[in-house]
Amino acid sequence: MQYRFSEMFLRTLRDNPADAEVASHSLLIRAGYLRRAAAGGYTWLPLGLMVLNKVTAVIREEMNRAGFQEVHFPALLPREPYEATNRWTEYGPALFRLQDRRGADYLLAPTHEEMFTLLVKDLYSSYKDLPVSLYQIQTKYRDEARPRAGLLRGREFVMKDSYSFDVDDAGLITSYQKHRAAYQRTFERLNIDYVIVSAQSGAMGGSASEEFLAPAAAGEDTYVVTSGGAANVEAIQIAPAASIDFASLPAATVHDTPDTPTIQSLVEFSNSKPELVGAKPWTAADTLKNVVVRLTHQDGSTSALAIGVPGDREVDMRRLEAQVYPATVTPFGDEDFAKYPTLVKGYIGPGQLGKHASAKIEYLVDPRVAPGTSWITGANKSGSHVFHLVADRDFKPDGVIDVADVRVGDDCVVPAGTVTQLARGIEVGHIFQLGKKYAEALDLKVLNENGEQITVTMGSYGIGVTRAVAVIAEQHHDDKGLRWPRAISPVDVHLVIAGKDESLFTGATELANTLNAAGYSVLIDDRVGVSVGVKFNDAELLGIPTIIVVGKKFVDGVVELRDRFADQAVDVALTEVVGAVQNLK
RNA sequence: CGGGUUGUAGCGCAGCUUGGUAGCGCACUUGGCUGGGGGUCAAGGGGUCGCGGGUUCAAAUCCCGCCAACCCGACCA
Repeated sequence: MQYRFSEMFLRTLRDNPADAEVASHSLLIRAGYLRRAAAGGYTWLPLGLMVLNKVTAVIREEMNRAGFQEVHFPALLPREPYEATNRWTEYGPALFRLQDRRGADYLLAPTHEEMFTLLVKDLYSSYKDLPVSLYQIQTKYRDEARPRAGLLRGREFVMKDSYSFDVDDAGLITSYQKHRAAYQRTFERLNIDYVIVSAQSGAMGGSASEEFLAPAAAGEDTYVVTSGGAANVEAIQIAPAASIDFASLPAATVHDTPDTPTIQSLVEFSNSKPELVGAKPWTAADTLKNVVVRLTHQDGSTSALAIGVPGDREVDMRRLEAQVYPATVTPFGDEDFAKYPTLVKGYIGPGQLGKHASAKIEYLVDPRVAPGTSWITGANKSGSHVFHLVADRDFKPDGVIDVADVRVGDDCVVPAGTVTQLARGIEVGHIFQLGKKYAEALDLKVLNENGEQITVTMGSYGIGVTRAVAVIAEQHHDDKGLRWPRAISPVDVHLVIAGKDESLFTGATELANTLNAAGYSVLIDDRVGVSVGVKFNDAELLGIPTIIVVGKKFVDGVVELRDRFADQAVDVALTEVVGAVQNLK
């Protein structure tokens, strides 16, 4: 295939669009791959669509190779199946809902678990039919509160979603591993750098789940790496501190600590009073900070939750949200404090917390607040703190909650080991062992070899296809522009005609014919009256990895071959060009 | 969800304070020169000034509402 720059529906921009912050967004717009059409919705221009199609083709090949079969559902679906699984309600405002002319409710599907489940129920009824895995490549809709970063978080996006159906847990694990392996192959072929991390299953329900995260500063997920593995920060478990025998610990005493509403002011004050300093100076980690939040439950009711964390830590709201899901978290405001007059803002202490206390506020503490640990904490009186307050001796929390911020050096149970790294990543794939949630809700059963009805167990597996395009752009670009891995570049070779002599144009066309015959597609920059500087800059911006310049040495039968990844240019005889292109990796 | 900033030609921006002919650079059209790193001269085309309402003889400009984009925040006791 040959494309002529002068005829392509393509316009590159010299300046970065003002509303694009992340590199992939800005470059895809600037290089003429995408145009914004709506909040969180993008139009694919010819070059962009070529890339999207290549990515889709790789994914389809790997799914088919793994033995999964492709189907295709409507994106516009009736309410009933989603009502049966309660997701019509559970999905909340992120679900696009609409009505037909008769007033019947419809939705634009955010994922298709229900439809796949019903499809298998429709056609299969025997254990002999299983296992089976089906997939589709489909446009999905989610009414994101804040679409951002171009393709990275849109309201309309393309997703590959697969579903496995098995008769038992062993089968589910096998299907899950097959998908895991297929995803690894897929992302390797797409040249996406990724890590597999343990994850929370979130809104999909189910148990075991892992995410494929592409490390990138623009990523919205934070994950931790330990010697024993990696996990999303929402899914990690901090190792509990060891219990301490408190028989010999000093008794708790209350002291006036005027003007110490913050942890730092409290620590400074404590260390400035000789009678308060112990064997060694106090640090923020010796204080116990009690944060109160309001939980809003699914039925609309609310409750207060107090969380005790070491004073050098913050409550990580994302970890907290994940822990209390599906309830949502709101910070305690003045009106909340008004409802709990026993709480003194800035000096909240364990004495007034817990279900046994008068205010009946549930009180959960960080795993580091183990029995026998001793703390400085609020005395529920303005300007007053308790010293040497010992957990399990002087106060009894209602339980443990692991929602403090995570740091390098922390010890974890999941993933096992000490945290060596905290990093950000973009979620490009997610695999779940769903279990029987959907099969039960929609009554998907088959007969086993004993003639008994058994409920099918399912897995659900997604790849963000349009997001993958952004990730590739994000991970491979340089300061000059995009750089597409050869497997998914819109075309194989970008031929720049550097000069105005007629012979260069005919020569370039002949060279393109030769490359086509060898199986390479070519974009020829045949624009007249455009300076070579502009052509070179556009070629670099467009990011086709192989650039061939037909210019002043052409009369000697020589062209220049440039490799965007190696950032090198070499002179090659015309007769050697195909071989030289074949040698590029 | 809260706060801030922004919205004027395809892109990047000025004009708004003090109401009165809508401007600049790039891109685009025509012609010339130039021709290996966003070159140059000349002449042009292109705008419901985000949307809706209000004030006024008159609104890009003042007022109200809405929408959108970007950034920050959501506990730090």
